[in-house]
Amino acid sequence: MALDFRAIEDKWQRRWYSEKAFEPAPDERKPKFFFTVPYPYVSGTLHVGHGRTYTYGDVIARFKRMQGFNLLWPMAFHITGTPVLAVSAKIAAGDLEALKLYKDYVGTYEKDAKTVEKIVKSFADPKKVVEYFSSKIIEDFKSLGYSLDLSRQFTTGDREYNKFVEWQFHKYKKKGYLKQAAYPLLYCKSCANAAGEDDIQDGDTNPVDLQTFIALKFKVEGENAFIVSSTLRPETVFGITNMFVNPSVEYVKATVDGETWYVSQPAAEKLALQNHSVRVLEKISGEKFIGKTLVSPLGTKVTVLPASFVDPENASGFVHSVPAHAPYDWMALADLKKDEKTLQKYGIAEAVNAIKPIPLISSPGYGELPAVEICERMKIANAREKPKLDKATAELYKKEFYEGTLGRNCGEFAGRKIDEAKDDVIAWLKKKKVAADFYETTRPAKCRCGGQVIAAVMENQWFIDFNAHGWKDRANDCLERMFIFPSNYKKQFEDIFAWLDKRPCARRRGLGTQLPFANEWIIESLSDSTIYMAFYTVIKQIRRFGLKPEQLREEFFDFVFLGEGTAETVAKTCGVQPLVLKSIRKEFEYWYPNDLRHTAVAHITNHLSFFIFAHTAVFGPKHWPRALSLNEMLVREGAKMSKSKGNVIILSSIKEKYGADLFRLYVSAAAEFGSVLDFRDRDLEATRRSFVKWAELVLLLTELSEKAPKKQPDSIAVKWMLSKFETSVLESTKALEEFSLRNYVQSSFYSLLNAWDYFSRRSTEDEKAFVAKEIAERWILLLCPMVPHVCEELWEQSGGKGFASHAAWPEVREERIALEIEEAEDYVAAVFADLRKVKELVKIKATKATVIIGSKAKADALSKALEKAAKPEELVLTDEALKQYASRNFFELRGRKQLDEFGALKQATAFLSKESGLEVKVEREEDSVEEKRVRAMPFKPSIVLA
RNA sequence: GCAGGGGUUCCAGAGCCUGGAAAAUGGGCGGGACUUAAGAUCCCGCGGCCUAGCGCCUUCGAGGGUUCAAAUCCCUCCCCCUGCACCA
Repeated sequence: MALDFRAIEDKWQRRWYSEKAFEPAPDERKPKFFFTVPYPYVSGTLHVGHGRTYTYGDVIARFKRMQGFNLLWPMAFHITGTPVLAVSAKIAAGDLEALKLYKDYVGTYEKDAKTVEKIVKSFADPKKVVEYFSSKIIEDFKSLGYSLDLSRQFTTGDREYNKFVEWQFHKYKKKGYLKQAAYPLLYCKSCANAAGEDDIQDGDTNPVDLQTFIALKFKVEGENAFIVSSTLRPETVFGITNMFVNPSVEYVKATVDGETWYVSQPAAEKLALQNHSVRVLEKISGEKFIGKTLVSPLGTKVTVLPASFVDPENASGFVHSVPAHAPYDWMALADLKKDEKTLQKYGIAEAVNAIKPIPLISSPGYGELPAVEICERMKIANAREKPKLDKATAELYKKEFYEGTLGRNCGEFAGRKIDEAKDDVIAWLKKKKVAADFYETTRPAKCRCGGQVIAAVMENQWFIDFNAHGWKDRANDCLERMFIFPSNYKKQFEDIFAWLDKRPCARRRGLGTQLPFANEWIIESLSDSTIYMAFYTVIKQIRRFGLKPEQLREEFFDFVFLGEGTAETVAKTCGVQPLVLKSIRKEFEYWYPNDLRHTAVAHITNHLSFFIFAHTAVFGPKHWPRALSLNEMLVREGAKMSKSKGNVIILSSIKEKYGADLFRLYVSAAAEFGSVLDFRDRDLEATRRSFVKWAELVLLLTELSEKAPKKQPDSIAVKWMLSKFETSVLESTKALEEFSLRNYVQSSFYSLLNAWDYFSRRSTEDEKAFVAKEIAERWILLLCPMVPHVCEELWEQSGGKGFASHAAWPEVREERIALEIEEAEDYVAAVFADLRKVKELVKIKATKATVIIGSKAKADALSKALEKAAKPEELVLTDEALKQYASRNFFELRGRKQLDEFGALKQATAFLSKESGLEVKVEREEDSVEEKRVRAMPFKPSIVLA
């Protein structure tokens, strides 16, 4: 009978979800297991990469359920942040790219073009985006057979959820985990808002970063004003020889925080956005500064000179000059010296000629004047050779930063390495009030709206401070107790924890929960999703009892989650029945903590770390998470999936394209958790063949079972097959307990299939029928977590009661595991391989084979000798041939017990004859008259063909 | 740059923690069986050399070390992948 896999999947999905097969209630009689996978973000459809993660989760969940745990695996939706809003904004604005993308997405679910059009149009309302995609994602999850509890759904935009997150942030505030401080960020001038990578043109392919310049103040002689230069190398302040200005650029005179500064015009605007109070007084041409004398931060006198490389858009618009170590500065001076006209025009010839580069850093491989050397080496002709100069600058900077030492003229910093001294130099300059931070972008950037992106400073930014007193210790304590798989990621967590410092946790835009004590801030979307697993345990009852958001006050959650207060007092404060409160508290206490959370490796640095920290902040150790399992990403035919490549497989197409069970089997088998999975259609098709073969075999086994003899046939083959099967049950259970799905597939699927192939050649019809009856049902259950649909069907057809998904996980029948039988059969197989090999080698056409087994005397002598010797050289044996054989195979033989070789081969004679096409005779060396009998060794019989 | 992971056969990928016949398993390829044929399925083979024999040699990114013994432990070097903060 053929199996219609698609119909089977439909049938069982219908039954599971209509019969609410996976919606558990607390049950004190059973051990609970609370399992979670992070909820998906609903700004679009999910793809096969998400499918990998959720599928692994489902296999684990189904296994635990069959093991007898009361298993809860709920699901909800994440809508917080900017993406959903951005989608709506683009659709509303008629953005063609967005329209096309979303028509594609919707088109995978809806056939009718008009319906698609209508739905996509409705996305101008963010709520519709969320409604549509969350319902479709549920369909996708169902189409893959995930055993989810769908009765606890919510979104992070729900009012009840907001109250929950508010409660969490009140806790943070009280514990002193929230801080406020100024914070530099990328900012779009025309949006007047922060700009993330997604908001910036080419932000994904050519990322923009912030960098911190040090602005240095140079007093203008004869004025109460400063020319402000800026640098990324403040340690070179000891080598300043002059100032550069771009003569063809307009500068401004402005009051900055009460002082008078000269900077470029763009610089003045940036300073204003970087938390300085700025008032522009007048515009001044750059030319006007040439020849002026300044007093440097170190008190030396320097002259302002013209240089065209100075860029008004970069930092403050003035550049001080360190010709000994800055290739640009050196070349600009060199150009100037040659430029008689300019020297004359501004009357600066004397000043220019007086300039001598001041060396201050010595680094290996360079002499006194590294900038001069590198310009000569790279054959740089003048200051206009930007690419070469940029390269020279980068090279020299790197060298001096890591290997350079500050010279004697560097005051208190003399003799120190740059990478260690740099921060101290900055602090020293700031203390002298001659330096300030100036933030700049790493490249010129534009917002998608067309506005310029610059570096700005956000005042009073809210931070979560992971270094707040004692928090890190608690988090490390929690991590220490957690089981993490694959285990090598534990180390990574430790490193991340050490590195975590302050993280901005609120923003000025996007969907989400407002900070309860500062309503203009929205809690950032990763910070609002750290302890929500607890919310699953209470939302169902909150809804059932019709609690209003305003009733979910701090006291409510304090009682429910922390057991603070009494039901009676809290009931009064919140207007909720004491019995209801107690019931909700009870459910929380039943399910919590989260026993296992499974997700992708990519979340280690953010979500998963925050998840651990947040739990230790809010809950006691009893309710800290217990375990994490992680899987790597997925690529398609060796290439990363991306919309632009058009190689994305969306979740909703999997069932139709491959079938849910096949997909589940394939992703489980194709890679270990810790490796990147290469999703290849070819491999999938190959897996399909094995899968179909298995399903048909199980059907056959079910049929065979009916003809099974009552009594177990006395046969090594049967014992061998039963032993193999029990070994597989044992190994599969162990593999699943360790979340090692690949080993589970290997053991329960591939190696058992191979074993059956061998067994079916090796056995009689009666023997097959007997074994079939013994293993058919348990084999179905063994694979049920992985390919549940077909297993339900086979289970039903074999007369199983209820859902296979609810059946008990097969117990190992250890008494059937007979290693000596497996060893004997392996021996038979090895002899058979030799037999075949010899048959091929001989020139004559043989019809008969005599297998001669090594004598008892040899076997005894061998085991005695092996016992005494620690290495091959120490073997004491009189028989020279045996000695040679023993020393060659020393380590292998040492691990083997004596074996009834004769018995094993004797009962396999018929099999050996049939398979080899030879008439096989087995005899002992002692009884043999063959000349070659002496060649027979223990475990290695001599074979004579005739 | 910092942090983490990795380099095993034609391909994917186990083995490494805990040293003891390297290459499980899947794919692919070649040969055979079964078929009118194809497909599916089953069997055999796929580093090299030799053989009335069941053997020998080579090999785990490169080089060195420890050890009776190294893919595995230690050191140096080369190459690849991932993450790096307001982005979910």
